[in-house]
Amino acid sequence: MTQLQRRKIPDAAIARLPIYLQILNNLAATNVLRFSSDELAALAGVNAAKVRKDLSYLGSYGTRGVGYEVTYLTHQIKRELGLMREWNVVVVGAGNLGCALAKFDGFLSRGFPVVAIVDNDPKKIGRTTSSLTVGDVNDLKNIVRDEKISIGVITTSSAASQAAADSLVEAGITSILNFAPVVLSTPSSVSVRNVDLGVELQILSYFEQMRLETGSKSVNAPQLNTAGAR
Amino acid sequence: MTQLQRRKIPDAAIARLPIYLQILNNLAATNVLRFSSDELAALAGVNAAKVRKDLSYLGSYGTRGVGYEVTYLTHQIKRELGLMREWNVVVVGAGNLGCALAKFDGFLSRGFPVVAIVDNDPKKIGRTTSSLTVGDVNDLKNIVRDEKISIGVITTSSAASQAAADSLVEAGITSILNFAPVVLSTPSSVSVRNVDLGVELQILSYFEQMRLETGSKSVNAPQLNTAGAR
DNA sequence: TTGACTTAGTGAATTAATGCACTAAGCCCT
DNA sequence: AGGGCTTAGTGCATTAATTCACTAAGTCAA
Repeated sequence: MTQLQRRKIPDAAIARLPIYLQILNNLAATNVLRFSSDELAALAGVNAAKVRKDLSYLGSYGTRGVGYEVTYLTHQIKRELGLMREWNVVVVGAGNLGCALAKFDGFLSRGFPVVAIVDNDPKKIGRTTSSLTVGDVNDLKNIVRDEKISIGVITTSSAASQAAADSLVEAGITSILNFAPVVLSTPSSVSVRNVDLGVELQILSYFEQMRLETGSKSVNAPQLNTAGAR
Repeated sequence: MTQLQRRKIPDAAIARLPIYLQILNNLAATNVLRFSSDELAALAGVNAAKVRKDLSYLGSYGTRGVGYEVTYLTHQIKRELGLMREWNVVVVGAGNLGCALAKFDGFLSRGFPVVAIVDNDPKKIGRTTSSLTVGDVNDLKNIVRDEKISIGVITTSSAASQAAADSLVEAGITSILNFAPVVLSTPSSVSVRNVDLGVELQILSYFEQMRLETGSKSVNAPQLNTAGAR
């Protein structure tokens, strides 16, 4: 959780920028040109002061008395998040989830084309899924170099996930999105984000349980935190 | 972000309990009987004081000088998270992702069996995927009642996601896991957690970008926060 | 041009989360 | 039985995040 130069943007704010961006895309799609912090706050479900503070980390891009321009602010957020370019993705693990993600629109449409998928199972290597042929995880180093891949997505079994991470690190990848319910061990120079569906459900279950115990109502799950390994 | 009675456990701690639980399962699988807060902290990649504090919210279940018992603590965490029972799940949206999740081991194995999958597309309704027949989203109310469903998972397109959420709420569901990159509007009595893969990638891209700008090293993504709508 | 109104930007207070460092307990060895 | 060792539990200082409430700038109408 450290940076060197450039404005230091709080982690919590960085995690919200993609959400603002997505809302701005919707606004643009409906031909909205301007918006106020109040409006964006309502759409994002957060406090207006938080919106203004978050956006102020990017610079002073609003106009007092008026608001923010959709296209201009979109540009600024994308610049800050490094979204002025595409980042190629490799999926490690060609199971159900891996193949579904390889086909998943959401990746490409947000600027993260899945350009390769690999597995360690000889039975899967060579198969084709959504215009990609499953490669051998042992070739990862070459694939990453040849395809100019920046991000690795791990969709292997839990048992295989650490080996997958090791292969990615070995191949020079420094950003990993991990779907396996495992706390990966990686060099501190590698960014790892975990998406553990079980964790999400268990958090929901906590609040569901609470509802039953307290006789419903007034119990509400926070939206924040997919919580804290590493 | 509110509760009524019972120990109030900080949100950040609740989000970590499932991770501890998963590690305890691994320990049990390797016949480990006891562990110290230091050991769990190392496995979870967090501070040991944080582990002790988190566990202390459950009660005083450790033994000084000794540590915690794996089975006993597992039981306590499960009790707290409401995992002493199963919670039935319905998937709304029988696309690639929805079908992959319906087959996904991780749900059942963590106590969240997917007992139904529905869609609004007549072409998909009636198809069979992994022993489930795709139902009609309009029958959701009956399905939820008959199958005793507690949790809804939205894997529709962005465009259809709000309608899906409305259907779930209408059917009496109070816990929603949303994969669509949309900030859903729901009554405050409903818990929503968002898993937006695009957001995750964009956060990674921020740090990847930072590495390029600062000449690599010493930049590290935080693990926390899948960030804050609602 | 002036004055009413809107809204971004931000200092400062508040609240939440973290992590240090100490205290309290229990084990084990002699 | 006692002393040393280990480790849970926790008060307190620190840090991070949030929110309030004010200030600074701009628009617009008359």
